[in-house]
Amino acid sequence: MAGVAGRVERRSGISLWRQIADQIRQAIGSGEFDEKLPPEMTLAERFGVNRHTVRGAISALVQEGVLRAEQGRGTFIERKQRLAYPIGARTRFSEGLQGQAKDRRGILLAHAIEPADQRTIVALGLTEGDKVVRLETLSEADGRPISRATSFFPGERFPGIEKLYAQSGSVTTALKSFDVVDYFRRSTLISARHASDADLADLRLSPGAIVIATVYTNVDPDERPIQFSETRFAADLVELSVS
Amino acid sequence: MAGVAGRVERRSGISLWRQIADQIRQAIGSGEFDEKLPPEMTLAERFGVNRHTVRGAISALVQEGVLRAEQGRGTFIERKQRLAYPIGARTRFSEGLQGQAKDRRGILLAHAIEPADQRTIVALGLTEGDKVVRLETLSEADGRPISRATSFFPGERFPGIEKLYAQSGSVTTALKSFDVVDYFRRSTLISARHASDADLADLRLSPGAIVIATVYTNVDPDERPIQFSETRFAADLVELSVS
DNA sequence: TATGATTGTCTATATCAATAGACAAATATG
DNA sequence: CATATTTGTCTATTGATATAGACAATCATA
Repeated sequence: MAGVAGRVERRSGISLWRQIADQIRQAIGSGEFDEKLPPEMTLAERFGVNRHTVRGAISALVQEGVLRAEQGRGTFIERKQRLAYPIGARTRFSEGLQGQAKDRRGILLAHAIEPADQRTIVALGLTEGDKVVRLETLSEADGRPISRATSFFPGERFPGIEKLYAQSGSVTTALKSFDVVDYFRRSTLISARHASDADLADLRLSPGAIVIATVYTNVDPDERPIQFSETRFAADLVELSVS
Repeated sequence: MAGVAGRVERRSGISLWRQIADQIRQAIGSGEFDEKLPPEMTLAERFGVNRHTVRGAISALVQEGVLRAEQGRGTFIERKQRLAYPIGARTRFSEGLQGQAKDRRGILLAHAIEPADQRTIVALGLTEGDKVVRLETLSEADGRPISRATSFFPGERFPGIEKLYAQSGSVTTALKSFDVVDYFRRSTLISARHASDADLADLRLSPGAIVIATVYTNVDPDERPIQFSETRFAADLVELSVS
């Protein structure tokens, strides 16, 4: 926004309140406001819409936990900044957010042993019919869900890895039980899209929210693939850092 | 989609036709359909909406150049895949998409000489009051805009860089005239958000589209910062590849 | 304690999005 | 050529978004 009145587009398929919510969220992220939002009437004039439309946007952001409204006082900013999540050859989830969040944990949502699909066969260097362990996991920082991952491990080499993950909440720790003391990230593909229904629910986002998806393969020191995975980050909360 | 009926959410602030358009676009990107979309009636049943709602989604994608509808025959896929854009220590825009696109060019949209803002001062190691050259550029592959960048160069060291860029369409080439024969990317921050109005227009996207933003600093072999930049990629067209 | 500023709630109306059905126009196929 | 399939266009109706105005409730402050 920054003086420049945030513009909104009509009959674009995105309701005005949602466009305004997105712009306010972004403005907060780039440090536009100190601790308090301007009054609803001021925002309404700035966007050229009715006060009630702005209220719609604000109530969505209150739902999201970004804002807190207090009658008579104003609307206050609850959460300002995004977390920076590092990506590189030695990316480990559990070490990623050190210093930025006090409490970090991984939660096992579901697991299955199943035949690998074509993409996983290629990524993990398996052969048709080989089984993989699939883990559906959620990662939280300070009690707030940050990311949602689907991971595949070669079933023959890592039987029962789901139990080890469930106990420790960490892939790195679980792999140690299989004598994998070190591993590397071979490559990462990054894309962005609207969150799926399931991800919306798990990450506690509102419809229309964006996720950053990373697809990657981890290999052991002998270059043998050990994990093929897609992680979806809530784009409002996280940015990736490549160095 | 893939058998799983693509689900849509009502009264979410995103119209159904837009949600469906996003899902179809994504399905195409992941190779769901060969060359032709299923008939409108089939899609309508799959999404649980009226045929006219599907038609709204299709007409948006026709507008975008993703689909082409032919009366009596069906709806055909015009453009299928996303481009993979590599990111790393030696990222150069002009070399990024080699082999994936025949024709690549950078276009100078605007330029200015102005005092550096706080963020740029820090990134480029300047002091308060120093001037920078700002370049607003657009990058096209095979005639289709794929990214939009805002770049800052130290004004004292690179006077007139805008002319050199305008001529060559390449930062790497422009820098050579200043005896910068090699440079490195210090770090990259990646985030995703809804495209701004201006980016929507420049990248020829429809409202609600997502951009992947990369913020980075390039340094010369002596570790002196030479460029601070934000590039916005159309998330429908591009994915980033970190290796 | 009176006043102004601000958020919260209600009612009414207008505009846009989505559904429903019917039929025309173009194409593919037996 | 006759028929089925598929996209294109029209009308009517319902439901969700957005606007408008009025006033209540809460808080800060002079």
